[in-house]
Amino acid sequence: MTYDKALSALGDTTRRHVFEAVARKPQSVGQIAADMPVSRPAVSQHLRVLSDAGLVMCQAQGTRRIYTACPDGLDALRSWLDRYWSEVMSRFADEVNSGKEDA
Amino acid sequence: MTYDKALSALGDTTRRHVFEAVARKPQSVGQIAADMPVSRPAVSQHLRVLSDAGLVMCQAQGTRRIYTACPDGLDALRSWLDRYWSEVMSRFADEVNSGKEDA
DNA sequence: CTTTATCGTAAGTCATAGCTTACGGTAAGT
DNA sequence: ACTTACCGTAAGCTATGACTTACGATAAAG
Repeated sequence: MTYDKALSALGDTTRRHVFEAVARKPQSVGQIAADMPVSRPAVSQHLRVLSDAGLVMCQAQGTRRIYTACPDGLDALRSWLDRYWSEVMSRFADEVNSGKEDA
Repeated sequence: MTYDKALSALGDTTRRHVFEAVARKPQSVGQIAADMPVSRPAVSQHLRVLSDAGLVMCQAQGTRRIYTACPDGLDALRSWLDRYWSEVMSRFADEVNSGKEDA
């Protein structure tokens, strides 16, 4: 049950941008912050939240920390989405069918 | 490009609960609020946000408004997830492989 | 050993947004 | 027509959280 953390983490726009940047290419904190309109500590705090949500992980390289996207969070997110996807889609199909039958 | 609205909308916990309740079963505003620890107007406001994100839609029935989950928002969410899913997974597989080769 | 680069954390500020109460508006029931 | 049920919106309050600056810690470089 970690999809709630993942969704809460990705709910913030700038934090989602941080994740997307890391997902596209593993980067150090400084590199991420350089491409963003917020300070480096802000990026660090966002990475902390993303890490707690299982969306990123880091690996020390000298004094730098290379952050990489982690499948765990996306995995939880996907299973959550699939569940409601099928539920909503089947109901939506039924609605359309009954609507046609009523007409 | 409406996945950002969907993610922002589902980022809040109680709002996600509202969506999940609607997704499980189409309900009126009063019914949803009855099963939640917040007031009815609060639920209305959440439904407003969910509607703007394409996650729910409503259909008047007398003085009641029956809210139903809408595929649009989930669709946008799914395509966003798929994109980063494949990207992250392939990179993750490469990391594991290179790690094994190094050992 | 000193200096430099990179980063996480703490403290404090401030805006956002979620919640409540109050109100008005529509549709059904009597 | 009057009352009741159900709902959306406005106004206001408050707490959460996102951001910044300042500091301390670690590792490489010289």
